[in-house]
Amino acid sequence: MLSQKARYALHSLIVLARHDGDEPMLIADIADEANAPRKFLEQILLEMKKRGIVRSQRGRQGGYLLGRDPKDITFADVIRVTDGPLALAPCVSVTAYHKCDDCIDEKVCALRRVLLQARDATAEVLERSTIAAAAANRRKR
Amino acid sequence: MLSQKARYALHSLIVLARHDGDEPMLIADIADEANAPRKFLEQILLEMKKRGIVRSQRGRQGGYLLGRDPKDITFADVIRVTDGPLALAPCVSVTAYHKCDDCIDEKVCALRRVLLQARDATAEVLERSTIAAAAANRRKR
DNA sequence: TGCTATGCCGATATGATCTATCGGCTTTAG
DNA sequence: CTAAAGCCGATAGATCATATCGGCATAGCA
Repeated sequence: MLSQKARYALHSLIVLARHDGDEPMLIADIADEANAPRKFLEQILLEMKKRGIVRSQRGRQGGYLLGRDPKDITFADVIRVTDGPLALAPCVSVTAYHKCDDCIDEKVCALRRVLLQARDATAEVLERSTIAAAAANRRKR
Repeated sequence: MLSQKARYALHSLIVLARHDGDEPMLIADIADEANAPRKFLEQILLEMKKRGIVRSQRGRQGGYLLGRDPKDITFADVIRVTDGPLALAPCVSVTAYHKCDDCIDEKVCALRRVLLQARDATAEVLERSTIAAAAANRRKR
């Protein structure tokens, strides 16, 4: 499961992507539209800023903007920031590899092959899904 | 990420699958081979027993056995018992669907389509991977 | 120049979840 | 009837998730 944080992050980015114009958007307004608590979202946006996914303007008339073209922001990018690796075990993570605590010998691990396949399958989907595409996908009535 | 519990569960089942004979295997021996704490594993095995994945023999000469052919026990089965749904959000879970807490209108949710694809991709892998196959996959030197 | 809107940032709070461990009960083979 | 084994409820400590608070830093604008 994704954390609530990840869902807020993804929703916020979609809100930003749909927001017209070059003027930054207030945290409070993003929070409103993304249905997220303002202060919590503040933290989330800050983390995403550090990773270059969004950028900000400080001071009066400030706010947040996307850090790059929404076509170049993937679900995988966002989830890695908020929730960490996509992989089901540290030993099959591409971005944050380390040995599993209980692992005796990785070369003999009977789980590794399957977990690697699962990671690849998940990553394939999340890396080709962009914020731009999600933002474009609107209600059909 | 899988929980430690899930990894212990999977390892234990592989140990059981590799264990010859019809005699049950002691929790202590399984714990030993799966590199898991005995008492913790006891709880895990009990849960898996309730779901029919393993069965047990009580009293003297007792122990644990697989509940069915290891070809019919999938990684997905086990992970659902120990960690819950495979899906990245409750709203795209097949086995435990419910609305996301922050969701305003599911029909308009911009995340849902992607999360559903991710779930399906993960499930495809984990549902076709069996304990039998993992148990057969041994060291090549 | 200084007021005020705004983001930045560290501290704190609360509850849930994860990872166990303990001790006693129940069952059953011999 | 006793010893070996699983069953089961309680508890405990650590970590994580989900926030909230209060004050600092920055920058537009009068």
